[in-house]
Amino acid sequence: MTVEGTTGRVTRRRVRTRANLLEAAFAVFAAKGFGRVSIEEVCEAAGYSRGAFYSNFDSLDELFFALYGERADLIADQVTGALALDGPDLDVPAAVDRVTEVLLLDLDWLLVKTDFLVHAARDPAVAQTLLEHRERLRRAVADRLARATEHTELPVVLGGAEGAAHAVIAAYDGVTTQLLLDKDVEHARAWLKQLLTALLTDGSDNPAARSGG
Amino acid sequence: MTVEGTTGRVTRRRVRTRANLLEAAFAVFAAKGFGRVSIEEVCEAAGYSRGAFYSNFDSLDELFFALYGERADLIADQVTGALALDGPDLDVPAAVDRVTEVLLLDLDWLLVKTDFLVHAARDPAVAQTLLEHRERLRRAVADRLARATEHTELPVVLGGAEGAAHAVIAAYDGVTTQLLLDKDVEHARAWLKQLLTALLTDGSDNPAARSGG
DNA sequence: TGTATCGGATACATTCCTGTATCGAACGGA
DNA sequence: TCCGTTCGATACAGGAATGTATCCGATACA
Repeated sequence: MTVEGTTGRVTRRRVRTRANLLEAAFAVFAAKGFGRVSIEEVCEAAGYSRGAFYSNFDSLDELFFALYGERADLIADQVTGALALDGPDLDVPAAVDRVTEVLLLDLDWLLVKTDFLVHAARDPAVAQTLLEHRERLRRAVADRLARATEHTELPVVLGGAEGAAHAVIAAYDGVTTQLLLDKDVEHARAWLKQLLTALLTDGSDNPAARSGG
Repeated sequence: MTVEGTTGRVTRRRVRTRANLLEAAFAVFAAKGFGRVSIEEVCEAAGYSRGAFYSNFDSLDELFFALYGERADLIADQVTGALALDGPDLDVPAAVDRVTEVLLLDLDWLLVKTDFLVHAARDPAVAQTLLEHRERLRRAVADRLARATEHTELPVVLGGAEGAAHAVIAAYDGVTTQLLLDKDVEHARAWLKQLLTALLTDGSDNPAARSGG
């Protein structure tokens, strides 16, 4: 990988290889954890030799970075989409359902994302990328909440739409941690819904709570 | 390391070296991340050779496991202590303050703990240990809350003391994630307090909220 | 103080992984 | 179809980390 200055032929095979490497890497990272994966393993899983790898990436870190960016954008799009479905009035339970569905869809993604967090926690540049992704999610939630409070009631005492959006992210992160340990996706979804509705409604119109998880 | 069957001499030097290795390992893990640390690095940081290491542990994983258990017990004790200070009536703000202080005391510990989470997410046996530690924390919180609701008001609609305790843990995890990225301990503390009071009080007597974070 | 045992240092063989340099084949354009 | 370019495979050398075997100094106990 590296230069792009020399216009370069269209390279169709190249994009396929790169995509295959990324996909295989995702699977391997999810299974073994980034810290325990070698370049060779990724290549083997993708059915290529190391030559292919070095032709597309400079290091495993660079691949990991690209991989994260790709998938993170995807998720952000999905969340934005899930939030856009409502009309101007926010149907909190419905929106919570849809968002929860998206955020806790793929356990493998949560594994890789947590690896990336660990990575980011020690590299400010990487942290910046992750913070930007989180900011993007937060914005989508905050905007939606702000737009809703013009018509519906205001959510909580956490500091308006911005604070509530922060709380949503925190709840997501918290539930993710538990989910990584017990691997019970359905339970995590229910629990996240419960947390979010508790945070986003004023305690007056909460549905009966199930036992927390 | 390994066998303990042959009574063995009292070994005073041994406990010291072991402790030194654990302490050095903690620092190195925090700085570089478990996945990027070699046995040699730990030994060098502790001022020993690899012979000392292999005499005390079978693998880096085993050391990591021991390290986590040691520190986790310490934290659990501190939290339990912080919760025991009140009388039978729970002074929520005061208790939240004390617990928050303990939980978000040491950034290095959060780093290592997250490494351990990543580890646990792929090894059920390790996950079990981590779940037990979390359960211990949860119990301490739940018991305290339960004892309080006899005298004070009941907290929320999350499912009684048990559910509320789950929510406390989730909030802790959520704030931790953010803290690992922005490294702003003071902000994290304030934000965690805000989240916890929002979760543990009925929205009626909340103090004015600062901007979330 | 003497002695048997223990703990840690040193040296070694081995394995695994990385990165580069080179080559043949696939590809895209005319 | 032909040709120049690009992509990926193969071979190689170097480095790093692991685990073990052996040895000597330290330590506990009589």
